[in-house]
Formats: sequence, structure tokens, C-alpha cells
Amino acid sequence: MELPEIETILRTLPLDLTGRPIVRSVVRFSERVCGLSPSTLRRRLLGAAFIGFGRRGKFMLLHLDTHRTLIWHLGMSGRVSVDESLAPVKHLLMAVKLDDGRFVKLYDARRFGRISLAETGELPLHPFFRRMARDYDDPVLTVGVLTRSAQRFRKRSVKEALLDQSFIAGLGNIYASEVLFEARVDPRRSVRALSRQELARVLDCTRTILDGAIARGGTSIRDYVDASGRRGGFQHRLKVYQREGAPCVRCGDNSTVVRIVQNRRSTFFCPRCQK
DNA sequence: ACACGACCCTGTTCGC
DNA sequence: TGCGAACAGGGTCGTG
Repeated sequence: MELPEIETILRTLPLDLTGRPIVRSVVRFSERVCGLSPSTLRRRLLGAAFIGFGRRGKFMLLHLDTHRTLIWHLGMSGRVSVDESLAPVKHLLMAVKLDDGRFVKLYDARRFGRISLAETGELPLHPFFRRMARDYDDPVLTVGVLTRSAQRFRKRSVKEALLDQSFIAGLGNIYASEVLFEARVDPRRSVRALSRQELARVLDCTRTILDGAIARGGTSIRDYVDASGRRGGFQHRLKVYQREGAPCVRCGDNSTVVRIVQNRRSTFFCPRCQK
């Protein structure tokens, strides 16, 4: 799940989850809980009520009226749903039961997700966020900031840098390829060798692509659905991701999309128009 | 401080 | 059809 999918899940949560005390919670894989024990987590949730929901990078923030925040990371395969029942229990990672009987549930087939709880006022200090860059849409994140940040990478490619959450928070493997295609930058180039103008294009395109993906409800390549069970629509707008061998939408029949592997992850790009 | 590899998991698809 | 390999929206840890 990348930032647009998390944002869409937040926007599709029922509005009336707030203000209802938590009467019970379930954690099924204790090794997924970070920084406190599952029993401490469950004890601190008991009696608290959600007051609102937010996001930092790809992390969901579920704010409580106890000045604490429940943090969910969905990993690759996380899914959130709200139901009257705990079932099905397969792949269930965590559930919170409200006093009206509803369960707010986090499913995670691959168990790459993470859970934590923090004092709301101390969220920036939490290990999840301490080294995280600004979010993609934070006005404080300027070309100057990005240019300076790029210099610390000795030999990282721009594609690898875009996946690093200490560079820009929110991009993942799908949108990194899409951003570089839009910015016409070759994903193999060293990030520190990019000109200020090129980094400006990368930043602009990051904002355009992620905003566009949010507007479409995220990307459902495989099985991603939002909190109401609906698929996203941005998969129809992807220009290079998983389009290996297809003609480049800019170059036409003059060039085809290529797939390479960087840091063990697929990258898709057009070698003709991305310089 | 950063580069690099290993590792954490399950499910689906692909090639023989 | 069976079966192993490859791959999948992510991140952390240890080593050098």
C-alpha cells in the first residue's frame, strides 16, 4: 500500500466511528507490535474512543481521546474493514471492538504490517517517524530541501531514493516508476547527479501523480480495496508500471516500456524518453 | 553515515 | 496436472 491507498482508506472509514469507547481488542501476531507488549497495548486501548483519523507517510494514525494514537502500517497486503463481526479470522492481525458492537479490523496476509501506540504529542519522536522525510504535499518540502537531501546518497539511483522514506514520505514501488516517467528522468541515474531542474520536475510530478491517484481512489493492481470494499481506479491511468513490452505512451511505436530490477524491486520505464 | 545483503511472510502466477 | 521458481502496493537489521 502506498500513500494514495492509505489516504483513500482513511477517507472511506465510516464517520461515526468516533466517540465510541473501545470495549475489547484483539492482537493476533505479537511480533507485529512495536515498542510495547500486546497486553499493554490492549490495556491502554480499553475505554478509549477514537476522535479522528490521519496519516503520516504510509502510516495510518488513529487518534484516541486519551492523548494517544494507535498507529497502523499496512505493509504490502494490509486491508482495513469495519464489520459487525470478527469473522473471517483468516489473516486478521488486529481488531478493535466498539461499544456499538462494530469491529475495526486490520487484515494482513503477508504480515509485513506493523502496529504501535504513542503519545499523540510525541509522534514525531516515534521510531516509525524519527527519520522520515516530510510528506509529499508538505510545502516545507522544497527543491532546495530535496537537492540537499540527495547529496547524502553516495551511489543511490533516483528510483531507489524515491522508495526511501527519509527522502520523500509516501512514494512506493508503483508510483516511483510513474513519477519518473512523468518527469522524464531515467530511474538508473544517480540521485545526487540530478540537476535542480530535474529534481524540481520529480517533486512536481510526485505531487501530480499522488494527488491524481488519491482522486481516483488509489491503484488496484491485485486485491487492494478501500475501507468500504471498493477497488481503486488509478490502475487504468498507469503509464509504465507493469506495462513491460507495451508501446510507450509518449513515443508510440518508436519505443517500448522496459522492466529492470533495482534493489530487488521492479522498475518500469521508457529508455527513449527518460533521460 | 551509507551500501548491501538477508530476512520477515503468504498467496498467486508462470514456466517446465 | 504437478511442482518449483519468481514475483507481489514494505521496511528493518546486521555487517563492513
